[in-house]
Amino acid sequence: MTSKDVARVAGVSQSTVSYVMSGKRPISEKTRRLVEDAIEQLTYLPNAGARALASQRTQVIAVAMPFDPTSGAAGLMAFIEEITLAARRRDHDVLLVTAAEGVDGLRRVAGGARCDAIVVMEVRTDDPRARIARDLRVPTMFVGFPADREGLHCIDFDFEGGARLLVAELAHHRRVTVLGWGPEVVERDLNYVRRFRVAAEETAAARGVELDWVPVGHDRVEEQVREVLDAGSRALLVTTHLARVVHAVQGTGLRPGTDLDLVALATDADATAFPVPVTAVSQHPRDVSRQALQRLFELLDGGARDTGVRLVPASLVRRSSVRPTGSTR
Amino acid sequence: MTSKDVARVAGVSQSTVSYVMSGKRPISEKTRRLVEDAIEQLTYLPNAGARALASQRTQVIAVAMPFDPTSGAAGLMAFIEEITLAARRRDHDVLLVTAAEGVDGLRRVAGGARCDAIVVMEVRTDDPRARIARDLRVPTMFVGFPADREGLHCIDFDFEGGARLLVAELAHHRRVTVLGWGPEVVERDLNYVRRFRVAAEETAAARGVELDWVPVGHDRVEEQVREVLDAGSRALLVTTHLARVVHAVQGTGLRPGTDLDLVALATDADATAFPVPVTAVSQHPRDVSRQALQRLFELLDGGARDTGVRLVPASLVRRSSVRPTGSTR
DNA sequence: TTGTAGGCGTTATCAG
DNA sequence: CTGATAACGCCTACAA
Repeated sequence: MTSKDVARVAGVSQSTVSYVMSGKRPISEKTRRLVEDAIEQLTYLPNAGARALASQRTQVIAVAMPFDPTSGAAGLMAFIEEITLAARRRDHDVLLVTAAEGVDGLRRVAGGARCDAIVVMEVRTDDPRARIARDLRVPTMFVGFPADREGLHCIDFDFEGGARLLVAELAHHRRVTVLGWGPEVVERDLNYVRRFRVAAEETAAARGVELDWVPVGHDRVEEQVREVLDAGSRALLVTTHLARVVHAVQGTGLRPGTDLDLVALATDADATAFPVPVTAVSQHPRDVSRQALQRLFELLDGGARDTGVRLVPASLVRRSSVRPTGSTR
Repeated sequence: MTSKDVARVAGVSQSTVSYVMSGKRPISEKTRRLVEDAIEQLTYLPNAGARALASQRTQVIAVAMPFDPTSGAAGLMAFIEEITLAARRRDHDVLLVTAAEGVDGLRRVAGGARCDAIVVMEVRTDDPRARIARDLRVPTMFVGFPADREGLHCIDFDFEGGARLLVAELAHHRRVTVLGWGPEVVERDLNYVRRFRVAAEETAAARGVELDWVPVGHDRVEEQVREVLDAGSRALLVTTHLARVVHAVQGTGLRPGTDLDLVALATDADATAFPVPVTAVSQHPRDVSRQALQRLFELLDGGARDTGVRLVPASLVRRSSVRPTGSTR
């Protein structure tokens, strides 16, 4: 089934079929009908390869996956799903590139004209994929900030803003314990960990709060929560493993919002999955995805010269895991 | 950068370049060198669209995603990653299709020659995508079993076998509580839930065990665990939310492998993420993925006429969450 | 062992 | 407003 068949059935030329589909030139109402009926009747779909060859547009966005996709999988899937949906809205498809392929993967999909643009997920501070991005044939959007972002397009959640909001929420305490990302995450060299921590510590210093930063190991969550609570901490800022932390807290008999204050960096779904819903800042993976694609399409459309970083603003939703201010200190 | 350029630099004809790359005809050592050097020098990559157009092969596998990709995300990511890796090993890429597109998505990617084959994830008992699969232009592999699988290619983990192994492991108890998939999952009409349950109940009946089937709601895991333990249950078979179940158990002061026996359907990573590692049957998402692609490539290669279902066998790994048999009953 | 040339299905330019 | 026709870059008979 080709556009030639459609043309024959409709009794028009092949190029007319093409123009009906693209809308790139005026068509009389009558022939448009003819063509559209033929298309319908034959259930015609244009051949992607041929179209890409002739138009120099693949209608494909490549997505470079994170290195360990199974950790933090729920957030990642939200990300990937939203990218795919946003791409489809603009009649594009999504091609997956594993992180295992590294730099070669990007070169391959860009060089072989397999995509029109690339989204690179989970960018590291020192990321080889960032270094070669400048000489790729296609616009590339980085989710996360590499150290050298000269001439790159980057987008990320505003972890600094999130840190400030969360610390401020607990600033009536003398001491705040941060249950932070564990070594497995830190050693991945994700620069948002540092951004979050620095902003948290600055805010704490400015507000006269003492911050205890406790990296939480994947295999010791419950143990560490207990230690921290035994040591007397009653103000918890959780950046990861929220479900396990909350259950560990409850296991000690203490109740968030009653016996202690707890805030978190967590999706709305996670924050509201407990008897006591948690005051939290969400990373908004879907917003980040949408904006990433929006900027990419702006670049493809030839508008938007703006290179550089963009932040998805942080916002805090108060729920019942924090007592009304004034009840402490 | 085209094969024409390579040909010019190498001083050979364009077709020779093509044949060097495909290996579809003998090439003298000398010209092969010439061509390979030129390819290297120009960092040439063949244009995917042109290749697809000429060869009628896109080198792309489409993957139709599940409806709610964020639930059970870790398993899904393992799945997707393994599919992508397996595809790359055969020089193919992976294209994502959202479940939201439904049947049209499959028609689109198949009809428009956007892929050579399709993998459909999380197939439902009554799945429209299964009904139209027979008239798609490309071979399609279903992960999971639809009710009508006449002429379809399906693959899935052997949930029945898994159920038998798990129940057998607790068969020295008079009563076993199954903390099963909750309504959110059951209503998705995934036929493995029924398969697992029926097999579990058959095995229990055969072994003289009484089975309490408790569907666990996402928002009530801890509560339900407590209820079940309060009611005296000391044999737990967990199919979902393992981490939360284990922590809830520990919260009651009871210890798996000491005060009660606990087995689970869970990945090895999940089963070993606790102080007391859990005796478990894994769904082996990566094995399922690999076999799905292997069969698909067999079909593409023109071999393998076998239509029908294939099961990835279940196996149980004993860890320390079950007391040595004989200590009860 | 290598070269020539036609065709794959679209897009888009040039005429009309 | 519509119709020919030349690319687009690669594959693969067919010749040599």
